[in-house]
Amino acid sequence: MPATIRDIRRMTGLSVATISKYLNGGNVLPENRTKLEAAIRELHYEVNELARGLVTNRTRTVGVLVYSIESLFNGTLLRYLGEALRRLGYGVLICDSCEDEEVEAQSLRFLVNKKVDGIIVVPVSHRSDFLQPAREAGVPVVLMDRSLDDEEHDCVKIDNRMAAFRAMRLLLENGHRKIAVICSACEYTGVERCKGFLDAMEQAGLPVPDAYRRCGRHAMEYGYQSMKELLRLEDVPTAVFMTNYEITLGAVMAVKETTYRCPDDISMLGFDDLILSQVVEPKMYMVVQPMKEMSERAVELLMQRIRGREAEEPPVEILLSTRIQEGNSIRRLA
Amino acid sequence: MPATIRDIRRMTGLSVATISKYLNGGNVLPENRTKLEAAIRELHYEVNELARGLVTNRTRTVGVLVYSIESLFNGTLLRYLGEALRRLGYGVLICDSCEDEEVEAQSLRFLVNKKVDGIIVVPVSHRSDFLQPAREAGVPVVLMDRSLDDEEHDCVKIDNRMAAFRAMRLLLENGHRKIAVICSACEYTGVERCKGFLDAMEQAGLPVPDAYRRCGRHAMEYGYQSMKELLRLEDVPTAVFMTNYEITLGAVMAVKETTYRCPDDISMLGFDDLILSQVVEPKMYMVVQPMKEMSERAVELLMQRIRGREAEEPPVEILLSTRIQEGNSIRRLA
DNA sequence: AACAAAGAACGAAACGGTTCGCTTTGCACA
DNA sequence: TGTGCAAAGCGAACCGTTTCGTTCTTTGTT
Repeated sequence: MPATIRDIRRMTGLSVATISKYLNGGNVLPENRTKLEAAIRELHYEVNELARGLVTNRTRTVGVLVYSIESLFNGTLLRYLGEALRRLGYGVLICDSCEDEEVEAQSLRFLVNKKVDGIIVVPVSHRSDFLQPAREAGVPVVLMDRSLDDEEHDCVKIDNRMAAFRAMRLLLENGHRKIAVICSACEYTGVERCKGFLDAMEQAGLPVPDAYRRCGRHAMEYGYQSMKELLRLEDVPTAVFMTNYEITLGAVMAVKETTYRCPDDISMLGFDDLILSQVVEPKMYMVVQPMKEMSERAVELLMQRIRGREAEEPPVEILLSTRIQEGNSIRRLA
Repeated sequence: MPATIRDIRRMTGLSVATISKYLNGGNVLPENRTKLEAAIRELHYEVNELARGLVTNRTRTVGVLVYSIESLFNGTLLRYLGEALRRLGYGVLICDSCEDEEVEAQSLRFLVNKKVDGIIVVPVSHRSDFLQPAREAGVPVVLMDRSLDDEEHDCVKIDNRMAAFRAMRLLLENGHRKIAVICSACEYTGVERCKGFLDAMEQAGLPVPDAYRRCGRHAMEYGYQSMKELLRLEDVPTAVFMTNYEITLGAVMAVKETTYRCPDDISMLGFDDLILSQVVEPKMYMVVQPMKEMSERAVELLMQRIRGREAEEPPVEILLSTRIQEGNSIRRLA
């Protein structure tokens, strides 16, 4: 049974109110301060956050809910978010949606029940219904990376469509015409990036055969399979654009197992520069998202909502720009 | 401002005590039950877990603290743990130690403050000091994957040394003599597995040149670099044993970039079968840990401690056995 | 019909803090 | 020496639950 404020009262003779004041940074007489410090040390006193939260309705804790804890992208995001939040003195409470809308809704309620001061979500659901409990409880929510159907939320992300469009220019400028895409069809970012790909191809007046358009799961296996199949086509593309990290990783491995060589036989442009490009030969051209900045901006935005900024103010959408990590994976065609 | 029990009292005319009883599964008259259900629905009432926790000192929440949220191994563990805990009706609170002992200690205190009922830790620290706050608060702790210096804790893991030793037999039985190891030197599992490697070599009466013993960081880059260097040696080993997932991944990529072919020129035996082996050619021989079982046993053990089993009972160490995932990455030597 | 026993409902006291409004203290100044 | 004022301290109410001991109601028994 841990010590309480009342134990400290017994030891110091001060009133509960004064002790509480001290604990929250208020002024007390130097003499009392030393008494308090001694008592706290001696009793190993620590504030009971449950009790404090009960009356203040604040916990100095924010929840982060990601669609899958197994995704490396989220892992990296979580690290940056954690660092930023800890720096501000906030505790972090991570929850995993397990790629399941049901679990996501449940986890969100869990976080709201824990009385977190705010929530950052990388959603699995496309609809915003599951956020309802947070809205009702007045807990601010900031989305990251993925939007929801209704745009009525604070959100920090990149302009996926434009990023893909711009990246494609790199392939086009290098003379590529037969370009395939491997993307994930089941989530916001994949769909947007695929649109960007198609925009670029259309603007360049290039047709995209069905066989060049591989839209499937967001998974290493899918990238691997797709790349293998592309290389088995009668008319093999000269370049492939891959729209996320897992798919890129699978595709790279697939190529390495064939007699095709990158960039000589096949050019590659990937997405999300995580550990991969530091390691692989040839160095990959990559669209890289400013993950650290993304995290910091999300935290910043959330903090504004938490302290003060009225919930009525219209939602803010922050679009960050990507950059292209140079590499040797793209060949210049005649 | 969410509805409270008192709002329900106002609406139903029942006493607070009765309502609480109902909420906790107690018996009430059928007539009152329907009244309560209606009121709860209408008011969107949800129990305030803070208030409940304050008086019960239980939260039906367990904390999981991992050394790094970015590690795929931990990601997978977290998913299994989450599933098992949710199944039992427990909320899960994930924390990241960021590979930093300071942050680890702080996060542990955070979890204890949140009054979690128990904590599962994959530690970064080697000493058990940082667990002190949990011990004082009487919060049970179960370690996973890694032990601490003093063995006075419940722990679920594999017998790393033995697993490595057994795995090595596979290489030896296939006639390999010149075997190198790439392992992480800075953490429990890496060290143990390296010992197992050395045991096997010693028992077989084989020397291990320094150049064949690459003990460094637990990172993909390290595996990559090390494998490259091994293949550049004058006397290239015929087989390489890699003691964790990240290192294995890096090593595989390194080989694929050279003219060496696995298993013809170099045999490989890796550790931790995550997505890698489903994707890579040739299929890798892998030591696989029963990660799901590990998670479930850890949860089981924790539950025993949480409900009843006295803290005085001696710590339990559960050693799970590994198995070898067959592949084609090992060549039989004459 | 009287009474015991079981089952529900109840009021009030916790749990461990914060905070409001009031009292006391200490000190500068006239 | 008396006055006024700010700073520090204090008691008590409150946050939203659970739980304990008691009272009320119902049912079954003789």
